[in-house]
Amino acid sequence: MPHRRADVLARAVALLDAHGLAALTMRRLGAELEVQPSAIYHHFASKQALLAAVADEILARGARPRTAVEWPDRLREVCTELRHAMLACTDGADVVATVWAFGLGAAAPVAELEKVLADAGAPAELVAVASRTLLHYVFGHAFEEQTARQAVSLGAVDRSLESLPDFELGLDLVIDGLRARLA
Amino acid sequence: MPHRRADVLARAVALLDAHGLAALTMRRLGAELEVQPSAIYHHFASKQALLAAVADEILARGARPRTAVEWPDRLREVCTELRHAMLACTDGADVVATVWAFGLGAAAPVAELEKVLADAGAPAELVAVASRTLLHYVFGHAFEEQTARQAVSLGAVDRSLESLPDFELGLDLVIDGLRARLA
DNA sequence: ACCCTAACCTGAACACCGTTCAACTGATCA
DNA sequence: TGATCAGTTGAACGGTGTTCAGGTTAGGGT
Repeated sequence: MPHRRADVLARAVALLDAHGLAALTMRRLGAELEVQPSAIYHHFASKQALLAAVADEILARGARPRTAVEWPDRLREVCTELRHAMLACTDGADVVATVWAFGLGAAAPVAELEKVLADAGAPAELVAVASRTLLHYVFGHAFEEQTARQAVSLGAVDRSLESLPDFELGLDLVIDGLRARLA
Repeated sequence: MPHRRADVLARAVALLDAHGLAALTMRRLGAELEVQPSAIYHHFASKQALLAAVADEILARGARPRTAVEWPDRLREVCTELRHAMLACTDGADVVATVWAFGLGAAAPVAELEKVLADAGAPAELVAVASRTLLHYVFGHAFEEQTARQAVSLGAVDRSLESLPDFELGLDLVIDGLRARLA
């Protein structure tokens, strides 16, 4: 029973969501598809390429319509969607952040942030700096939250989830700094 | 010829600096010490524990005296030292950020940031949020810079290093946002 | 001088991992 | 009918972290 690239990708995302990044193995994914691990290489050149596709899929699944008009709200909209997309999948933040860091995918959010900032009249250097500052914040916060959450669910740590820093507040911190420079 | 824990750690850091994180293997580290890989487990319970010690060592080597008085400059001082410590070692940002994210070490910088913010009179929630926002920024920026730098040195990418966002500017962005809330 | 303890190490094995490759299937289409 | 090609097989290669029973070596107390 042959599979298509989309089947393999869907299974990979399902496996990731169900059992985490450590379980997303070529061998295990092959078993899930009732296929030899080597068969996967007919659809994806490498595991990195597979992960890049997984990251883009995670982002695509979290896409929501844009409604905001003012640039601060537009930035919030993009960052919040990115955050929720990553948190919706087990180890989603890890996968997306890693893929982005190596330049293999997940380029849409930063491109959108850059566009919003350019629309707001920010000079080129500020566009580059601010978009990355926001992205680093969202990635870092989501990764920390996801790590803490699963550490708690594994009973490994007694750290309360309530001690996690508030996402909106940190975001506003950066946006406020940005506001001063765009005035 | 028996080794002490400190010898193993020093060799691990040297190996990391010389050949990168991918080369920091229990087998290769063992070979470097002219010892079986299993011997390392007498000094460190796991590779994660070894990496945690490596991360703390990287931070310790980057320590510099504190001179700033005002809280914005004190924050800058801590963040800049952290950044330079990580950049001074191949894959340093990767190691330190990962170890911190999993709560295995590298706790000193965030503790120091929290102290500075508390001294500045920030309420508890803002202390938690701001310290992590700064940390996420420094980690993300350093990791991206280090990744880009070695991608260029490997000739894999034509991306110019001059297009990298400026560290100080992003840092001031966050600090300015913070200033508004501490006034 | 003896033994004991603790530190340190060996060497083999275990259970994995990503990746490659020549060869085989099975359907589609000229 | 024959050719093409997407999809798969099964074995192998060269790694990885980790475990474990047993061996070695040096020092201190009696």
